[in-house]
Amino acid sequence: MDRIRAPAVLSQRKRQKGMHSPNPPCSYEIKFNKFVIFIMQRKMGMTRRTFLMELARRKGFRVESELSDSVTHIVAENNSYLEVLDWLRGQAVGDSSRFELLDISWFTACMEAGKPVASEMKYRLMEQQDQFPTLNTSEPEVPSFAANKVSQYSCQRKTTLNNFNKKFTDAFEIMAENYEFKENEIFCLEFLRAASVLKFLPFPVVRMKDIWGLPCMGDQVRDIIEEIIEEGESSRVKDVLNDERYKSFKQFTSVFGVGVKTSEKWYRMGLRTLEEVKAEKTLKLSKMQKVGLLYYEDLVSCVSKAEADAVGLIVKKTVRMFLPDALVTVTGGFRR
DNA sequence: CGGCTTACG
DNA sequence: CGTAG
DNA sequence: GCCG
Repeated sequence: MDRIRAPAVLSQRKRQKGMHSPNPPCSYEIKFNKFVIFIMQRKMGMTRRTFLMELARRKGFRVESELSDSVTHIVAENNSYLEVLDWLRGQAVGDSSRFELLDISWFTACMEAGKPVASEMKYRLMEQQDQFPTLNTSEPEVPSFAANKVSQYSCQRKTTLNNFNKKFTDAFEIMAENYEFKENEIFCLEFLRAASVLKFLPFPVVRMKDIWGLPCMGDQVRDIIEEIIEEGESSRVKDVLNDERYKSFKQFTSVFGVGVKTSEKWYRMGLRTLEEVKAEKTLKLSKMQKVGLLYYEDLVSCVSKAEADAVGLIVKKTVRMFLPDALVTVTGGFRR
């Protein structure tokens, strides 16, 4: 039920040209000669790097694919200042001071503007960013997982097999659901995003520090995390679970064909439970809602692996009748 | 300051 | 308006 | 409410 959708990061259409030829820099007019960009592939990947280089060249920037002497600006993504320096040393670069070391945000700002933007302080990678804000060295420092590794885009995050933060994500999803019932899509989205981020962490959050630098960790979210860390549960979430409106909407929307609007209507009529709905013979139910009620138990229960396998087998046998050599694979969550 | 998915029945 | 995924 |  992952409703998070992230903006497309890569090119919408496949660029055939970029795929096959390495695109010599001369294939586009160079409009900005003042500096030469080099994009670090580390933690970025070749596909994205290629795409970004192509984008910049198309916009008239001079981009080098090798770290040559002509390079003036180095752009890195998800790399700290020290990591970039480290990498540069590995490239046999003695003096790194001849480069501007910039974060990808500078690059994207330039792409957006269609021209170079001043390499302001906020884009520059600096030593200070690597120092821990606390001077206390008594407890062992867990390297912050946060900012450097967690993409803000859900589609760029591989989720771990186990959710180490179920405690928190369950709470967020209840908050999100309640906002959905209240037709507040914005807060709903916020909590779904927060849940999605925590599901990605390969460790459980035990201290507020653990979420430092993570995207989508707003005030409301942090308050709930804090309370769960300290009390084991969230009073706000408890309130929602006890809320009559929430409980009714939860029941109503569990019927296939019933959404927030219909639930709202029924709730306004004074209906509170599914039993009351079924007993109310004056209700005009849609075709979908009728089957939803008729097969309610079947539809609310999860599909077991055995059932999924059984269906898969039937499909395979059927396909084999026509295409004996066809490869049939069940996909998605039904594989689990 | 605007976007936050979208197509289909 | 609800579903899909 | 967060993000660009």
